[in-house]
Amino acid sequence: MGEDNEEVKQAVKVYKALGEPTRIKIAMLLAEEKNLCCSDIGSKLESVAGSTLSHHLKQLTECGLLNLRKDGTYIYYSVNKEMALKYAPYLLG
Amino acid sequence: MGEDNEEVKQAVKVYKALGEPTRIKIAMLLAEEKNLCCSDIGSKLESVAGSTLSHHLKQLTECGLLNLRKDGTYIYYSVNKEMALKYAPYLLG
DNA sequence: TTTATATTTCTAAATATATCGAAATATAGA
DNA sequence: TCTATATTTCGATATATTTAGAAATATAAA
Repeated sequence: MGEDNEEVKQAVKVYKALGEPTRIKIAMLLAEEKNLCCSDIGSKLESVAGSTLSHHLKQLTECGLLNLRKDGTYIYYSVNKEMALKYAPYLLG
Repeated sequence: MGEDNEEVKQAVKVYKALGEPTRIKIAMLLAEEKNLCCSDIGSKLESVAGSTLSHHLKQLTECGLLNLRKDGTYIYYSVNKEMALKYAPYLLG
């Protein structure tokens, strides 16, 4: 094979994001209950620092798996269904 | 959330396996052409040491994404369709 | 404006992963 | 048996990732 094309890079980003216990749990939480904010998610996981959570949410968002909606100080996250269907329907149950 | 159950662990293993450029390329090669052996795969990738390739194939096999069939000195790999459909239909195109 | 809460950025440390070369193991065939 | 080829294991190193605390930024509300 040759150079990594964008297709492959995108898929790697998505799967790398899901290949970590905290992040897949976040994705699964959001697949069953949309529109949770960072701190809602934090309270549903066992002890994760806010900065760590922020970092994880960033990865899940940057690869396209999560959508976000800002509302005041809060940011509400939900799963991007199209992306989940394409790459990881497992998330949708 | 609480402890990681087996379900989650399995999914993390699969996605961790796919979240690396060389490994996803191996999986994609095998999705389009089944029954390639380790050295066949090596010749289709740009310069990867045999020991590295072996390590990658092990991860893809241990998470269940690849099936293998031994034949003499060779080991032929192919994608486990059921697993791909469940976790990463993207692989099947 | 001050205070409180939500989230991010920065920095550093601990842990995990990818990679290779060399040696080891396995099997086929001369 | 000896040789060649395929694959794995081991040991070491370089790179990447996860994590948290502290400081910074953003917004809402008193």
